Amino acid sequence: MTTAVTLCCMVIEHGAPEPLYRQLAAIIRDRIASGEYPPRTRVPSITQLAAEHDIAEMTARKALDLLVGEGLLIAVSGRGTFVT
Amino acid sequence: MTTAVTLCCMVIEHGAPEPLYRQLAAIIRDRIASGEYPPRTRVPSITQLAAEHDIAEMTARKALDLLVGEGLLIAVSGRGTFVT
DNA sequence: GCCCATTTGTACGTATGTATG
DNA sequence: GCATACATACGTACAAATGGG
Repeated sequence: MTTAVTLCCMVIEHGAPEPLYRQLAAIIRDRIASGEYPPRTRVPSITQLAAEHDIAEMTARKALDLLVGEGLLIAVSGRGTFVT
Repeated sequence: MTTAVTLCCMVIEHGAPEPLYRQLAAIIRDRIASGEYPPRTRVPSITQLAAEHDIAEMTARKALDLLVGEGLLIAVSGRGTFVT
């Protein structure tokens, strides 16, 4: 028996029990784990993340801050945010 | 020879190279280390910290978030923020 | 159970500064 | 100089949890 991993359609839901910034952090965490965002590459900018997921920039920033705090990302002022 | 420890007048300075929220976090960290805020006790609320140090509530909140992330504090919704 | 004050949590808005290319 | 991107800081509103009366 195979294990079906359903990662399709990772969409942020307003009004979900999980807060928006945690939902976004989880999505990015998954993309890092899956190799979609390999080490040393740049993740989308705060502006891009906010636009793509239809959330406020502050909320996108909070998601990245969380992952930076976890050590998964490193933010470099003026350049972007990178996978460790 | 004695070692003089100057912890007097820990005042937050606007315009200092160190950002306000880091200054406040450092002050709280020192008070925990010195025993002024012993384990399991409550630190001042965000509203109190903001008023006492003449900074915005968001800035005080960010300082606490930083220390929560470091594991020095635990925030309990509706009750307060406590020293671990 | 209910109301109220307090406190943290989440989310959005805005402005300015700093760093990079 | 300029565009992009992160950093800091203030402002605001509402939700949720807690505890006291």
